[in-house]
Amino acid sequence: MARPGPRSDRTAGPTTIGDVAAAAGVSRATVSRVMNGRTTVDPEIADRVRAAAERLAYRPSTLARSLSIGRTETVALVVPDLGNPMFQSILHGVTAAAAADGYRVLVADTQERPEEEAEILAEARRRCDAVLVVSPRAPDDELAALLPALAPAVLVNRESAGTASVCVDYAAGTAAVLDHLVAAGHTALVYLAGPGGSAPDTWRRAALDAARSRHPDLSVTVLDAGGTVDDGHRSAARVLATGATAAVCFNDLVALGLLAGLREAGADVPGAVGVVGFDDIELARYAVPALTTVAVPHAELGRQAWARLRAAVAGADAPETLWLETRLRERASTGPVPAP
Amino acid sequence: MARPGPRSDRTAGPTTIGDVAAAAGVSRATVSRVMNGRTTVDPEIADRVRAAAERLAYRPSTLARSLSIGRTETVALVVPDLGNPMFQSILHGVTAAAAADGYRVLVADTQERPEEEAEILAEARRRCDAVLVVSPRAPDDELAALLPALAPAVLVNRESAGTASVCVDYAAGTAAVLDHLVAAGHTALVYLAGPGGSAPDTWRRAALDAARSRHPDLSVTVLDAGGTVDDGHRSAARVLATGATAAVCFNDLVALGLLAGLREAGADVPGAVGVVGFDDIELARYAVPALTTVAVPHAELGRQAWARLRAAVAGADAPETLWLETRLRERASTGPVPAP
DNA sequence: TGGTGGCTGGAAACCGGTTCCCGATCGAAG
DNA sequence: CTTCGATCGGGAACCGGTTTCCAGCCACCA
Repeated sequence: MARPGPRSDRTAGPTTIGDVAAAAGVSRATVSRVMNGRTTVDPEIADRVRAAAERLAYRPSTLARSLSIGRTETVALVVPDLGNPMFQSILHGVTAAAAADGYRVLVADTQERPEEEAEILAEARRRCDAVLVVSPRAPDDELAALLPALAPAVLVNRESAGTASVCVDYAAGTAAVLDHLVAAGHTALVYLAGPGGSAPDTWRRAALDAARSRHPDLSVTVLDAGGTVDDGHRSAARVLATGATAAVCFNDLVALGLLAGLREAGADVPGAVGVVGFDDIELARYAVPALTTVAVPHAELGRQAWARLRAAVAGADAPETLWLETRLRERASTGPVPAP
Repeated sequence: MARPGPRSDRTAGPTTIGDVAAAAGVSRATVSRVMNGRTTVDPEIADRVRAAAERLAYRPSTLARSLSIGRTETVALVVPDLGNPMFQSILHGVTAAAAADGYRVLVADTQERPEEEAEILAEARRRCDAVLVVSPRAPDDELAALLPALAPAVLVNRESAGTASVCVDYAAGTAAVLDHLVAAGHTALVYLAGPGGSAPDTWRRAALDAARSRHPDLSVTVLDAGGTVDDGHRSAARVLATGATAAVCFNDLVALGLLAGLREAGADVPGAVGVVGFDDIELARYAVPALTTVAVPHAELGRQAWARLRAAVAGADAPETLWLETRLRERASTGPVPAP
């Protein structure tokens, strides 16, 4: 009798391929062929197998199938913090795109604990066909050392030789913001910097430097803030103390927190201080005043990340980094610099 | 030689237990015992095995291990829409709680397509040890028919005989909101109803009816809105047309949309109309005016859902439904009814 | 010195699928 | 009527682990 035969005596678990084979009077191999739509099976037998499968409510074990064919049809997404709307929208996008191709997404967050990041990534990768790594804190060299073991992998907002990347062109976005503010007459700005060492923050800082050389009379004070609403809220006093006429924030969460802090401090936005964010999360347009921000194409990011994951799983070489363009959304939180 | 022996000729995949066994000169069984910390192995041999495993960078295949022991140490979370912050925070909570016990979370959304819900649930369940089902649209009887095949499963904001549930006591929250508004002098209210047929919406409506009998002079107009920011935004004119002095919204997204719509229409909040939401998403307190809402203990919900999942996986019977208490957060979007 | 009992570790079955290989069967061609 | 080739489907190996069962070894005791 075939090995995982009909479990007559055993405690009844879910029906296996052996049960179906026995019920249809064929071998397990034939059941497998029928279930996978191989055409080399006599239609009459195929019908019998399908009937038996139906009657026994047979569902092939995903696990056994994955082990056998060497694919799980699952990808992992590892993010630093699932509480951040930016990462949530990446999750949303990639989940939708992957689902369209029959793939599932396993999600893990590193809870901002860089020391466990390597282990979490490796573990997540082992359960899946590929892993999507979103902007981890790990230093470049550590990441580079880690990636070969994770392949196939795709990076978001990060680059490393030999691994595909999808990045948002925050530098261009930052340049657009600064040019916009300068054109409106602002010369004294504040940049509320994000978590230290993250690539997107580094790109923004580089764009700041470039802008300073483009506009010699532009002064930008960099304040370390962080990436949360509270970080922005807490920074209001420091922003006002600089005397800047506009604040560029690491992301929309920080910007929304800053708006709240400025309102509590009695500072008019944009009358006294303009505020700009990054990401264009859904609520940016409902803030008061509506937040000027740099829109990131979230859905497109998810789609493209999935496309690269799919290609990587199929064994394709890492293509060039895709740089997604941002768009400045001018809303009510910025305006011309007030007359002195 | 042991079966999955050292793959000398084959294309080199990741190292298997057979490779380690061969390198250490022991059987696969012994490697397995060492890797799982069985103490019945001679320390000298154990060291040799560990050294070989280390040298070959051996990582046991999660897949094979799961198939063998019959556990995946993964749970599925199925939600109607990953774009909704409420579901995102449940994901966040349950992911954190599960990770603390070494479990991973697979996420799927049904994209609000009820007809595929059954298949998505079944498929997600098959890959995992259990499934957390968040408030699906499926009618009660369909859900009840589905659940036995999904067990172990846990429901959120939904009940069904024989399955554990974690529910938010929206009825009590609604009652608290209505009593609060009545005490402030409001007698003409609007309820912006959520997606039809969802259990939480039904509970809120039941609480409305109860409040109407408690307060005979209270009138509540029910308007079908939906569950998104846009739905709230679009409803502003209809809310004003009713002449109500306060609007109770299905959730915070609708409330925030309504706030924006009312502002555009020139209606003062709370001067002309009060607005109340549900869920207390992070940005509710940063809205202008800050949103009065019914706070749901998101983190607690995630923790408790995980606790029940864990118990269900361990084979425990479904405990009684846990009803999580809400708390009314009075902020600036509601106030006393204006003098006529 | 032989019997008994406790440990240790290897062989093999098992989890539930997929797929290679090959024998049997059948139709068609010579 | 035989032979050849194509087709169908069963047996068995395989994916990479875990676990049961048992043989072999050693110590201890009569």
